[in-house]
Amino acid sequence: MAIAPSSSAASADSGSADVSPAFSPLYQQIKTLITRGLQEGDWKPGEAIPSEMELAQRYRVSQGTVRKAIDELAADNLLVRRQGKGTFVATHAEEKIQFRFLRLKADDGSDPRMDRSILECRRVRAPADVARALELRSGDAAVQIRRTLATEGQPLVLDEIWLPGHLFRGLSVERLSEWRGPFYGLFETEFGVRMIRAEEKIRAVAADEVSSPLLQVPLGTPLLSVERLSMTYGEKPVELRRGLYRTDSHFYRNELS
Amino acid sequence: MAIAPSSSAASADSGSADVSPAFSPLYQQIKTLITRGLQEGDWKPGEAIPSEMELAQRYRVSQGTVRKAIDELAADNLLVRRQGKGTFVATHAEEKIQFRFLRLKADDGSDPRMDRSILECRRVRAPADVARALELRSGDAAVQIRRTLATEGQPLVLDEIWLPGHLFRGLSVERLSEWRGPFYGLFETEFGVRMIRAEEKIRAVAADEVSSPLLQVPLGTPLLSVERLSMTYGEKPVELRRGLYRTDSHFYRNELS
DNA sequence: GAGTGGTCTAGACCACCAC
DNA sequence: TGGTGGTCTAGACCACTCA
Repeated sequence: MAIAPSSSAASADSGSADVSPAFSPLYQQIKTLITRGLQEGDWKPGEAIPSEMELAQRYRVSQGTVRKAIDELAADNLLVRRQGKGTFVATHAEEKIQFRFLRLKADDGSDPRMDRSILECRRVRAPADVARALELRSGDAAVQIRRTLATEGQPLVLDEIWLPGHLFRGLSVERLSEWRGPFYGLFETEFGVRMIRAEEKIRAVAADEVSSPLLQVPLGTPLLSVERLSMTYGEKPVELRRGLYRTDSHFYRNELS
Repeated sequence: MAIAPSSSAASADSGSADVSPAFSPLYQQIKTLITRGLQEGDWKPGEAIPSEMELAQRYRVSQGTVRKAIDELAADNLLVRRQGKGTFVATHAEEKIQFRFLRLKADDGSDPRMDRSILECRRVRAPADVARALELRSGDAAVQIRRTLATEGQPLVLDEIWLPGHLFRGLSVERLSEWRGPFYGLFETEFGVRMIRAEEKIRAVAADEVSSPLLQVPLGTPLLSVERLSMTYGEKPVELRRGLYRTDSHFYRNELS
C-alpha cells in the first residue's frame, strides 16, 4: 500500500468527474481492498476479519487509517464491530430479526411472526423481464419460488422469487422447507450468495384471480405490490422478488431522513 | 467541557441500560451541545456554524473530537460539510431536489416535476387521532391543508396535511400559493420549524367518493396510502401528512440496506 | 495567502471480552 | 492478563475556496 497521495488514481470508489486526477484517499483504497477480500471470500459471513493492527501492518498504513475504512464498511452493513472481540463479516444467518428486509408491521406496531409455506420451486427459462432485471441472457435458467407468509392463520404475503439458475443449482422445495430462518440465510450458507442491498418499487394493485384466493381476499381488494431487486457485492443483482402484501391489519413501515 | 471520561452521565444519547454508569464519550457530549445550539437557533438553516478549530477551543477539546461529533451530525443530515468553506446547517430551502421526502418516481425512473394546487387551508380543532399523533391536547388548534400534486395535467397525489396551530399562526391559502418550492422550505423560513426526520406507514387502499374525483380515477381504484409523521429537533412531531398516490404510471421507490 | 474542511500519523489510555 | 475495538490528543500536511 501507501501509494503517494498525490499520485495516480489506483482505484477510485464512487462517481467523480472524468478528466480530473480523481485520486482517492488512502482509507478509500484500504476500503476497496477489504471489500475485495469480502467479495473473494477471504473471510466468510460470520467470521472475524483480522484486527485493525494486523491490517494496518499488512497494508503499511496507520491503525487510524484502517479504522476509518472499517468505519465506513460497518456503516454500510458489510462489517459488524464488536468491542473487545473483533470485527466480523455481516451475515443474514445469525440475525435476531427474522426478516431484515421485510418492513411489515402489525397495526399495533409489533413485529408479526410469520409462518412460511412454499407453494412451488422450479427451474425454468427466465422470462424476458426477469432476465433483464437479473442481467441474464434471455433463455438462461432461473429458479422460480412461490410462497406465502401467514401470521396467526391469516395469509399476509404472497411472494414470487426469481434467482439466477447458475448460482442456485440444487435448490428444491425440500431444501427450502427444511430451512429454519430467513431465505437470505440459506442463500448465504448454502450457495455463498450474500445480499447486500436492495431496491424496492412499491405500488398499489388489485387482487386478481391468482392472488385473491391465496391471500383469502375478495377479487379487486387493494394490495401492496413490492418489487424488490437485491444486489450482492459489486452491485450485481441476484434476486428479484415480487410480493403482494395485505395491508388491512398491517402496514409497510419506512423511515425518511 | 471536558468532563472526566469516567465520571457521571452528563447527557446520554441513544437508549442504554438504566442502572449502569452509562457515561458518554466526549464527542457525544459535543454532539449534544451542537444539537442544542441548532435547536435553540444559535445558527439558522443555511448558515455556517463556527469552524472546527473555534468549536474545539470553545469546548476545550481537540479538533479531532469536534470533527467526530460533526461527522455524525452530518451523517444524520443535520449539518452539511463543504470543503474549503465551512460547515452549514442543513436546510430544505435551498435544495436542488424539489421534494426531498417524496419518493415517487415515474415508471421510466425519472423524477416527475409536480404542479401544486391548494384545495383548502383552515384552522380547526384537531380531531382526536391527529391530536394524538402531534401530541396536542384534544381541542387544540390545528392547521389543515389539502392539496393535490399533478404531473403533465394528471393528478398524482392528494395530500391532507395537519400542523400544530400554535406553531403556524398566519398560515393561509395565499401564503401557500405564493410560495415557490417545497412546503418544508416555507415552514422553515417563515415559521422556524425544520423537519429532521419522518416515519411513514404505507398501505394499499381503494379510492373513495372524495379521492376518486380529485385523482380522476374510478371508485375503488387501488391507491397508495402514505401516512407520514415528521419530527423536528428532539423527536417532537410537527406534521402529520396523509397522502394518496396514484401508482398506475409511477411508483414509490425505497432502498434497503 | 489565509482559512476551512480532509487525510494521515503516532501514541496514550479506556472499556470490553476471553482465557 | 493480553488482545480487541473505542476515545482522545497533537501535529503535520493536503485540497478547496475566496478575497
